Amino acid sequence: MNPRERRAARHQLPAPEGEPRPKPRRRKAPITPEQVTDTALRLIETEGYEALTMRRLAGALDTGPASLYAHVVNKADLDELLIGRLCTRLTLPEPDPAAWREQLTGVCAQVRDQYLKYPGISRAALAMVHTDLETVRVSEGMLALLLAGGVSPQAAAWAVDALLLYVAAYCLEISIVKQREVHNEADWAVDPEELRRRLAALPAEDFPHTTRHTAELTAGKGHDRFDCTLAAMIDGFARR
Amino acid sequence: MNPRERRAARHQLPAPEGEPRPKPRRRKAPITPEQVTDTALRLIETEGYEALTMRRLAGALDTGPASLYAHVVNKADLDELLIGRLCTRLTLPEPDPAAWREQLTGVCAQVRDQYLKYPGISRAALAMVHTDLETVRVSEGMLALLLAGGVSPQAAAWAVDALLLYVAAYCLEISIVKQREVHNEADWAVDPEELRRRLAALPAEDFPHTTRHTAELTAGKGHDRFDCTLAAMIDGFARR
DNA sequence: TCTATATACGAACGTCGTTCGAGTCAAGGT
DNA sequence: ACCTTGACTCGAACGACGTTCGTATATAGA
Repeated sequence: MNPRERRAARHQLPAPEGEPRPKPRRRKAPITPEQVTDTALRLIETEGYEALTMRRLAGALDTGPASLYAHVVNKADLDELLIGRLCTRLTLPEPDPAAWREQLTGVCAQVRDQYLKYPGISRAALAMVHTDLETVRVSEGMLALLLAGGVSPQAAAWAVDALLLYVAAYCLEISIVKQREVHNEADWAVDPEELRRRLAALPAEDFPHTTRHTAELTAGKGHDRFDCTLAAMIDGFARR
Repeated sequence: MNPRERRAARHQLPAPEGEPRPKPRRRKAPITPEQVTDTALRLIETEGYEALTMRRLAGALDTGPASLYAHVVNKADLDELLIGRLCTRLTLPEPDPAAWREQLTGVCAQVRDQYLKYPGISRAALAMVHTDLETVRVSEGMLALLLAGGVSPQAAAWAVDALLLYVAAYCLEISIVKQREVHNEADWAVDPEELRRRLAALPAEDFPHTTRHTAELTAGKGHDRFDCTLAAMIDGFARR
């Protein structure tokens, strides 16, 4: 099957589930699309998304870059496959109207952890078309939770979009900072302590609030900032 | 002055404002950093951020790519300059405790319009270090509005971060979709009508909520979705 | 056994960000 | 009037990138 057709199938049909695949057959060591996505994820996990190159990926599979194009339309297509794979791993709870908020934040935390496990991959998520079957499965699950919580359909629909956007952006930012620490390109990297120092060094007459609340601006261990923002967003959407 | 020094100055000192610059002097047609950023913005405005290439930018300035590196450290540095430039154009209102919400959404709308005017540039914004003087000026202004609204300092600090993240992600998504329409790479582009059709075509037993609320999921003319999300976020942060 | 088809892959194309090094100018001290 | 100094210009090149072409190969069905 053509990779173009494969991609179309992911976006159109809900997996016809026909007869089992006719077994791969190749010259020496067959390459399956699963192998491609798996090694791509392993590459991202250890070296970051910006290290995911058609050439490096091909090298990890002991072949040349041209071989990948038998299994993947594009690099964009590969990105879609990877995000779809990540979505597969999310467990979407059966909506419980008494605990829908916790369930929803739990799903978002799962997404966050997947994104952070593969640093920088959320950039691909932001660039994706939202009709991939695996991703609409996630949207469906989040939508169900919001509706179970009594949120109006319009607010719920927009809330799903906003939450996913925020999670992706949050993870992308974190990954970029972490990546800079690795490369440590001189004055580009900024650890929180250095950040606090810089903000505190600003002239108080021009930046009164920033200098006064330096502590709050740089506060938050772990995912405090994430948790607070998510709670605020869900609260905000719940009351409209 | 070295471009590295220039960048450091943007992040450290609040513009010492010494004697006026000693006037440029060059062989034929001097290139100023302002010219670089201006033509870069013009390029993005007409062809999109992905068309911003050191080579194309140099070509627009009638020179070779090497010449740019006398004014700019990096492409990342160029990105910072561009975002800084955009921040300059934002007008930050004097906080009015009676209208702080409208003022805050107004600032966010300004950011949004600047991002959308230069399609794809928000990608650079997401990757930036947040100590550039122009960007902390914006944060300071937004922080002032939230504090004037009685929001607690901690919530206000995180709200600024969340709002800027969301605006950037929202604009990036829109720009990507628009860019796909231009390239119109076959089945990659998806207009809202096609999106609705695809969602409606999903099997109702697997995606009950998605198929039932297709209208809400694809609704929203103009920036309805943006406005609603911003209002929800501000509401959510205001009550904690 | 023969043919069609899907896959494998070396080689190449064009583009990208960035660096090197030789060259060119103008200002300031002497 | 000369020379040093420092900033700027820019042709050429490097290595890496995504992608395509053409050909080789191995299996599935005839």
